[in-house]
Amino acid sequence: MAHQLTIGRLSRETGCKVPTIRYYEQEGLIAPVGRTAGNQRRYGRAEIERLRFIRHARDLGFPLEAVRELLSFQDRPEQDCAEADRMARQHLKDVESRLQRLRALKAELERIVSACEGGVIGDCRVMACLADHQLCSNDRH
Amino acid sequence: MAHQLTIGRLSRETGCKVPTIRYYEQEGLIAPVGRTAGNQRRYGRAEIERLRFIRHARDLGFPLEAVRELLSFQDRPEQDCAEADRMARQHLKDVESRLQRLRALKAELERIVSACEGGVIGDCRVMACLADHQLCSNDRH
DNA sequence: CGTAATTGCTCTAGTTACTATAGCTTCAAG
DNA sequence: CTTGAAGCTATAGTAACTAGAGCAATTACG
Repeated sequence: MAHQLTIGRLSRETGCKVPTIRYYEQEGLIAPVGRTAGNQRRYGRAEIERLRFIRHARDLGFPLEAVRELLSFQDRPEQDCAEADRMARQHLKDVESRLQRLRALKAELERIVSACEGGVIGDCRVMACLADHQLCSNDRH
Repeated sequence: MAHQLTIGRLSRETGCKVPTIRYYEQEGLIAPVGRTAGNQRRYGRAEIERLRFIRHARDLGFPLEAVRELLSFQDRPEQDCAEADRMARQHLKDVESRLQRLRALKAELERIVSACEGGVIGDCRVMACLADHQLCSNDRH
């Protein structure tokens, strides 16, 4: 009895929306499963695990292509894990650089926002900063 | 002599790629400009300013819709700047929450990566963590 | 002035990772 | 047996561009 869950049930178990599950099937991240006589998909435990893996990796920000690769590692457990580890490290680097950029952005937005003293658009420091990068990065005082 | 720059020149002045400029025109962020007899666009100083404004706002992470709105403020300089200020503040909040999420993500990736001790996929902590969220968030020690 | 290289034009399609809609069929409950 | 929920396929839409095809205009050089 390998297949007992409907797609809706699988969706609730994994937190993946129904159309997303079908999308993953279409993209080859999960294999097509058995169907009922009426053409409805039926899933088993294995699919729950696989979808949870996908979802967790996606939550961590791995792009689908990377998830696909990680899944292919999972299918060959005797293989060396160096590549999986390398991918995680690379992804960590990406996240770190996004973090840096986001911190800089936050700082600039804070400068812009703190410059506003009310009034009309023509005199607004927020609008002036948006118009000219120099104005807010060279903010003296 | 309002129009003297080709689209390529404008691109170099502003850092916006040529197709992006045309895209912005299509989206109504910049008005259609005059053309030569041979149907080529010619730009003036005003367009440089406008594109720089757009680019800076985009660099700061404002979505195009927000940029569109900010531009409409710019076109009415006698208006109160409260709304522009509110948008910048809202955006700052968004950035802050993205930062938080990204920091949590980084922490989890660091845990995952530090767990790898080499070996094969079947025993790999990285893969195990990806498969099961519990494994890495309850990481004791 | 002729020609070749560069730049420009429009239009269409592709990117990422889904989400939404339409129109239909199947399933489970009462 | 009927009704309402859930499932099916296929298509299109989202954000913000980017890439490519195929052609026209412009500019630089000899």
